[in-house]
Amino acid sequence: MIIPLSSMAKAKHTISVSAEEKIREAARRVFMKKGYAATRTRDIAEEAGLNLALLNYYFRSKEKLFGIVMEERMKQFFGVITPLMYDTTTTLDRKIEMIVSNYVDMLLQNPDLPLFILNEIRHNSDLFNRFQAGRLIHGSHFVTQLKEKQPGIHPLHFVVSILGMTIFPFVAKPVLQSAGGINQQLFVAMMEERKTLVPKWAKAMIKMK
Amino acid sequence: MIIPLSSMAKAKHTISVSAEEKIREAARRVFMKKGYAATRTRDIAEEAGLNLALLNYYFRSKEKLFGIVMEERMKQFFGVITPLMYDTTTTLDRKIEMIVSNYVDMLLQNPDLPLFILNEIRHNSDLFNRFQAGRLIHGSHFVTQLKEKQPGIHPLHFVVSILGMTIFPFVAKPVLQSAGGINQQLFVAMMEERKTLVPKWAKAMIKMK
DNA sequence: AAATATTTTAATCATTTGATTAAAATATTT
DNA sequence: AAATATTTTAATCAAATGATTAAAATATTT
Repeated sequence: MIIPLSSMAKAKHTISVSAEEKIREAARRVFMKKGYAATRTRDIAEEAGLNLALLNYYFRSKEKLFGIVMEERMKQFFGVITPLMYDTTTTLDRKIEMIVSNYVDMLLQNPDLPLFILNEIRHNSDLFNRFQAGRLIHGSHFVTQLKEKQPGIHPLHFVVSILGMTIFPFVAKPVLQSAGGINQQLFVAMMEERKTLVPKWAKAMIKMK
Repeated sequence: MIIPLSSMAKAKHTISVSAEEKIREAARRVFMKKGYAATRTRDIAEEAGLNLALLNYYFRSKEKLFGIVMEERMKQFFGVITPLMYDTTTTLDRKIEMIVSNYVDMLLQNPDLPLFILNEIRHNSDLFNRFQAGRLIHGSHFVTQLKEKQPGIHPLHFVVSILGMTIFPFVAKPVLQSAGGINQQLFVAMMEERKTLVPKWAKAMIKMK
């Protein structure tokens, strides 16, 4: 009995998605919605419309499958900011605009992503350490640019503020909708507005005495 | 057999904490650290140094015990901002200073609180709806004050930005420490700095054309 | 002190859950 | 087409988990 563990060469010519892929996609949806601990492997099998044993046949264990999903999602979450952080051909102002705009666009499509990522990392910080992004912020060109404009303030203050203003609304979305009386349509409209508001504010902050 | 469910009158004169209270405190620590789904009732009993059956004797079920802990923690989390939101005797600028300062102080003592609250609410939004804070933001004096200064911008934009800049660093703490090279001591120092930075930035944002 | 009520414990239940197995079904190679 | 390899399934296992029970221990009242 050969165990594929998601790496066997597929000689399949089927048009439809492979069972392995169906499981990975189902796992992504269920893990993202419920988190690792609250997810049952049976939930994933059911979501994929396949037998439970296939999950272990292709991925060995719940934990290994989760690791694969988690790595994909971390790439998506940090992929928005990483290339821009190290870009040396773009002005600081333009970078800020792009970071905010790219994040809002991506998060409108994946509103559960930040809370999922940040919560799972908190419960297992190895997940993040195993990820490449060891020196994501520290030593980036973005940080250098910030330090030039405001040598007196730690550049991370600005990074945290920009990301906070951009990402936090999605983290707090359920509360905003209940306590703030914001429906889905208004939420989307406000996030679109923030694409121009947040960069404007951020630039002003960086120029401040 | 009488079932107390945390409401029996205590005729006890013992100096030490009651078993019921020990369990509630242990539950708070374990639930906050691991979240509802990952918490085993046995973890709580062990943390409290008491027999597992006592948990069900005093609180009927894991879910009921969690509900009690959750309500306490939501009061703490939203209690920082609620009174200030409705205060009509304080200037907008002063309110902003106090919101940020009070939150930073509280979160330095309870760094896991935001992620715990926001994540559990996401997985069971009834938890928040059952909570009183139905109209926490909408209709508050704080919102009125914001609307006066900037009629063109939805006041929630400012609320979200101020809370984002204040709370987000705690939500992203594990990532900041790994990717930003921030140790605990520097983190605390930076949060202290933000007590003056964030209000200064927020005021500038609100005054902007 | 005896009787009664309350608190705590050890043992046990019934389900749930991640994982395995052996066989059946399907595809691929010879 | 036969032989072989791969994929899928139903049945099952062992461990974990929330909860209960009956009895023991302790406190309170009479």
